[in-house]
Order: sequence, then structure tokens, then C-alpha cells
Amino acid sequence: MKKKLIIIAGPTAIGKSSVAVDLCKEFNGAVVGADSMQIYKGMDIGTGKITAEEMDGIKHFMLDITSPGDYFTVFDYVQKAKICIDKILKSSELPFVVGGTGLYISGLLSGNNFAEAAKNNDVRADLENITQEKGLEFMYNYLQTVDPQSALKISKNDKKRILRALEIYIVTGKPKSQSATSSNECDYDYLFFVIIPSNREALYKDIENRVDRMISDGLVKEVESLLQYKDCNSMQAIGYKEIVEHLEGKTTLTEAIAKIKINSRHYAKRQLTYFRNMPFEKIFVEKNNDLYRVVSDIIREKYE
RNA sequence: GCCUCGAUAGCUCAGUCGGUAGAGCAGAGGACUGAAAAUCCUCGUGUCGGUGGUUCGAUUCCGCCUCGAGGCA
Repeated sequence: MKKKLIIIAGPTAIGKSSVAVDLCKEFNGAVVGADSMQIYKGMDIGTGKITAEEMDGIKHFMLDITSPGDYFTVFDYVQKAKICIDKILKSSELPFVVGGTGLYISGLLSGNNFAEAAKNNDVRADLENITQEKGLEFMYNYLQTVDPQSALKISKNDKKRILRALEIYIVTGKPKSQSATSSNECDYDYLFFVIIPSNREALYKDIENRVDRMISDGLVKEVESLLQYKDCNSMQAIGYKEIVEHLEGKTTLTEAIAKIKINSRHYAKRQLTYFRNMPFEKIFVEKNNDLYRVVSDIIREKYE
């Protein structure tokens, strides 16, 4: 029998965390975060991380599990999250995976079908250097010769994906298109909820309010305390990179805030298309006053 | 009051030596499997401020008007 799992996804600022806590209270649940930035310690305000008070006694996993200076991957996420889920089930609680990082959720649901090649810093550095020297087009042409199938799917401007595909080829000797095929079946008997806004305008309004609140809650100070990590992945996070720019004197605070709002809106939009088109069975629930009731009814129906 | 410069897409602006116009940003849609809050792709008709004139034809040239910026008094 497969393991029970509830997933709650949705764009930033839609209110995932608080419904999750309410649901956990009703169903004896615990939360497993699915957020690529809330994993970092000290990144609280800007990531909209739930506070101890808001948790209200509900256990939360996969938050604050690594330093902003560390490198963290989907693969790491899936491994660790699965352990958390097992732990929760073992104490006969219901696991709620909650978050906005679609890729992490995909990883969790699609079994261990990652490419065989792990991230390889040396290879990456080499590829980066060659790209500097010969240009991206050269790399893309090379990809076309060693892995035409992947090249077809990747844009000639998508440096990240071109280099990763080459990395896989170099490390394993096999093209990426043949490497990621060992797909397993999903481990879970899941219920996948995607919270969507009843209208875009309202979501955007919520995002703007949330950004303003982050600023008044001390985002700038938080970023100041993390400045040593400015070149790390963690500082690519929206709300952080813009404030770093401001602290370096490249923009005014007002400009930085405006950028955070715009980038958050773009992000929310990307999340929405990602969730909308994820190849898993999912239930879309509109954000409105009935949200909690609708979701809890569905859960009850399934598990009782 | 006079002079100069501006007025073109939601915003910032380019352009048309006269044949009704295009970038960036915003916005919309999409892709995505070891960096994902990342990375990348696609989508541009708007009384070219108003009004008269010249012209086969004006957003483009000329006059007047309105609004804005600067300068001189």
C-alpha cells in the first residue's frame, strides 16, 4: 500500500502556510516544506517563512535545514523530504507537503528518475570556461552533435540547460535524453491541491502588500546580515538580490522595492503555469472564503 | 509676455528626407528533471496632443490652439 500524502502548492502570497496549519490541526498532520529558499537559515522575512507562533504547535520540516552559503539541489531535497515524510507517517500523522517550488514537488512525485550524473563542480567550471572562450553557440552546436534529442528541446540561449546537458554527457558518457529514463513509480497515494487566485489582480495586490510588509518588518536588515553570501545561490532569491543591489549603491530603496514587486509577480505567474501544466493529477482550488472547507472535505472523503 | 524644446503603445522613448510606425519596460501565454524565488521561448494597431492649411496623400512640412519642461524679461 502506498503512503498517504497531501500536497498543497500555489503561487507566492496565496496563503499556503496558514491553510496548511489549519488542516494539520484537523487531520493530525505535520508540514514538510517544499520551498527552495525557505530551506536556508536566517532567510526568514524575505522568504515569507512561517514563524514559530504561526506554526501554533504544528511540526514543520525542511525549513532552516542548511546555510545560505551552501549549495542545495532538487536531488538533496527529494532525499531529505522523503525521510521526513516517513518519519511523520511512522508517528501516524498525515504529512502535508506545502510550498511553491514546483520542481521539488515534481521530484517527490516522480520517483527517483533523476539523471545519473550528479552535479560536478569541476566539469561545470570547465564548461563555463569553454563557454567564455568560444561562446554559447559553440556549446550548443556541440550539444547538437552529442545529444541532438536534448538540443531540440533546449533553447540555444538557455545556457544553464545546455551546460547541464553537456555535463551529464561528459560525466556519464551518455546523452541526457537517455540518462533520465529510469523512472520509478510514485511512492505516494497523494492528494495534490493547487491553490489558484480567484483573479490575478487580487493576487498581485496581495504580493505588493506582502512586499511592503517585508520591508517594514526589517528585510533590509536581514539582507545586510547575509551580505557575506551575496554570491551564493541563496541570494538569487527575490527580495534578496534586489536589496543586495541597493546596498551596493546600484539602486535606491524605492527602486529595489519596485523590482521586488515586479519579480514576485513574474514569479507567481511562472508558478501558475508550472502547476497548471504539471503532469500529475491535481485539484485546483480557488482562493476564497471556502478554501479551507473545500480542501478539508476532499481530504476527509478520501481518507475516511 | 517673448523664445526654445517636447507631446507617438499602459510607462520611457526611437522613427518616418511626406506613402498611417517600433524598441525596452509593463502585461499575456508557454517551456522546464541534480542552480528552479533560477534559466529560457513566443506575442506589439496605437484618433503618432487638437485644429486649420499645403499636397494625389500629413503622424512627418507650415499656421494657430492646448498642455508640459527649460530659458529670457
